[in-house]
Amino acid sequence: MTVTLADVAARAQVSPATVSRVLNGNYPVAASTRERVLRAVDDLDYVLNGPASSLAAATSDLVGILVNDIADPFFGIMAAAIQSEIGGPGGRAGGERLGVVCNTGGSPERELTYLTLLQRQRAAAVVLTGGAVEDAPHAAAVAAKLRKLGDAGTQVVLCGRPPAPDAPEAIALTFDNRGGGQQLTEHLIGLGHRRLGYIAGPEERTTTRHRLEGHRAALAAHDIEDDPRRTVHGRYDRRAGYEATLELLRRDPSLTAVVAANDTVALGACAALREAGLRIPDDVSVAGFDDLPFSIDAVPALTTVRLPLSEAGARAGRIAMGREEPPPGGIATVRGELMVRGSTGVPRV
Amino acid sequence: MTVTLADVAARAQVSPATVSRVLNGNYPVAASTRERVLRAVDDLDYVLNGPASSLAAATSDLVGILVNDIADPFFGIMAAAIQSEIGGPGGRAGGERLGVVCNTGGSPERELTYLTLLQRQRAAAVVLTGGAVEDAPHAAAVAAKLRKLGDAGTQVVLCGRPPAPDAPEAIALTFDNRGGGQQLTEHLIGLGHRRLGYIAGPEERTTTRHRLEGHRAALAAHDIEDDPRRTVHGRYDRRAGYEATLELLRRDPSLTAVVAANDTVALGACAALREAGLRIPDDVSVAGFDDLPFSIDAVPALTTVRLPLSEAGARAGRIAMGREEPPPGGIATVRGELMVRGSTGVPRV
DNA sequence: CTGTTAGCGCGTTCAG
DNA sequence: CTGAACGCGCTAACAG
Repeated sequence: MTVTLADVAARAQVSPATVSRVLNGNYPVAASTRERVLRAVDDLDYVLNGPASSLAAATSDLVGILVNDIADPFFGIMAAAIQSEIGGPGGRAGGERLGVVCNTGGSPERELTYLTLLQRQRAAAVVLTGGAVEDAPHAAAVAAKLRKLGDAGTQVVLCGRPPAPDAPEAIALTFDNRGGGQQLTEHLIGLGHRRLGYIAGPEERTTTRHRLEGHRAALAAHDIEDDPRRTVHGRYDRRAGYEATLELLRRDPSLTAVVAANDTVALGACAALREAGLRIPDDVSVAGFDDLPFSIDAVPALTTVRLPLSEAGARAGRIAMGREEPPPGGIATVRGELMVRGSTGVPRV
Repeated sequence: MTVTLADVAARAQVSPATVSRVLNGNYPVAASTRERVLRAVDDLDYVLNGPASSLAAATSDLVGILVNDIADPFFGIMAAAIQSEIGGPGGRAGGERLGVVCNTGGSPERELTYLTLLQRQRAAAVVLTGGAVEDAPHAAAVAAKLRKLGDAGTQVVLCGRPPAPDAPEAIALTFDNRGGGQQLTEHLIGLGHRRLGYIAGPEERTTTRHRLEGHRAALAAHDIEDDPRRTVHGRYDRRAGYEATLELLRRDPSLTAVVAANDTVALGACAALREAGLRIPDDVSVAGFDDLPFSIDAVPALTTVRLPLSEAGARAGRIAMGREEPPPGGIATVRGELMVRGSTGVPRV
């Protein structure tokens, strides 16, 4: 029923081995023979059997990309960049690699499941994006998996995620969330703000912690008390931003600025402030993080920290493919850039 | 080096076949035996070899999800919903399926490449999302691929894409883009608008064409001339919306409404109007399509057509997994819902 | 319920 | 540069 390598070989009047060689392009084959084989492939509409080929070669053309939330452009942009470097020639068997993105939904279990699935498939490489969950047992489980993947020859790259000390073979491209958070809050303090609310992401996430640490460092540097009542945790979505802002306002109506964990959350914060009859930035300044495409369209445009998501993703993809030298020590820090726009201004008097 | 099924069998003192049976859970196995096998699996830290298993079983646990733009939440939301129905038990081999999303970037070649790669992997199912490119040769090539996939036992589902007449085995969940577009423009006409600009998506895309057809149908129903100068094509991103709006304004400064191909484009349109000193909706009304999460945060909130992306995706996922009956005739139309919000109002006098 | 026996389709030695 | 032979690790009959 289904046409196999042998069928192609028969039609091209060569041995199966030769067909395999032209398909993989790893061995010298006479031009005329190659020609004949390729024609046979075309005539028969032959498609290589991936599993068989992976079994024999003990490696596959699959490259996994793990994201926390595929509906969030933050991950979408990185995933697109990574995948763009993975597709195209370079793999075995006709030269196309299959870059696939897996959505963990931020769930530790699903993260491990996907890692196992990818291990089962003997993936050529795996790229993990975004913040990690800090729960110790889970972190250890992930590190163990990464080590095993590495041992099995799978290249592991972390993109926008802190290095995993227990899995040293994983190359890490880390975002400087701490520095970015600090810059942002410094900017607000510089404008004169002293009562700043902070909407943090989910607890137990590295991204959340680092951004918050940056914020606190800035406060500390300017002798501003870090009132715990001015920090609220929530998910990385607009609704969390909306509700957290209402809560912050309830706790302290005299706030003059709200710093959000990311741009999406900031959007929710803006909505809440508007509904409360507060003007941005006249009454309350708002700042986000990431500089996603829609941030510039907010009204007023969002002050935020731009992260080079595309560039970092592309680099991670290239490293995963072995087409770029890993950074020295296997770790590189990618900095953000403060984008000052209309949503922040001097505090009301 | 790497531990195989045989190693597990030896340790559990059973035959390899038995190990396979407990792992796949397809055959009855005595509880005590199963216990012993599972312990051995655990002790040895055994992970099934996917390629080997797929080769022997002539099918894999891979399910492909094709999207046009993974950085666009429109696709992200659908992909997340599809993937959520795919993961989890149900497949062979320990019961986890690997749902993977592939980003075509809207490129016909990459679409075909991914389809071939998925065919090569003997994917269990493939879900294609979003509008199709209408170029005839390409459409034929895709249809041919889909037919071949179907013949090879791969379940093919179209989600948010029109049916492919040449590939009848593909189940289609289609969005009523035409009806939605018509509703939207009817709403504007009902408010009193007569000079409406339309920012269409890329040409040769089914989504673009259907939405535009709906718009035109509404105009025709109210005897409003369809001036071709009032329609501009562009990509599905904010920049295209921004530039197209400037162009529309240049061609006809007396426009009272702008209908955009989708919400992202509408956001760009809003930005352009604001910069031109025009108020929304007092001077110009704006409408989008899709009702993505950020649309409600636009200022003013965007009037748009809500598409049940999550629901449709989940359903597509279930159908792909054989867990839900396909619609009669293999085709179902999913309607949108008009969401009237602040960005549309009566035209200025 | 369990063991035995054959392949699944291809990559890769080794000769020639 | 090309062919022959072997085995990758697992599943699917077939017996028992």
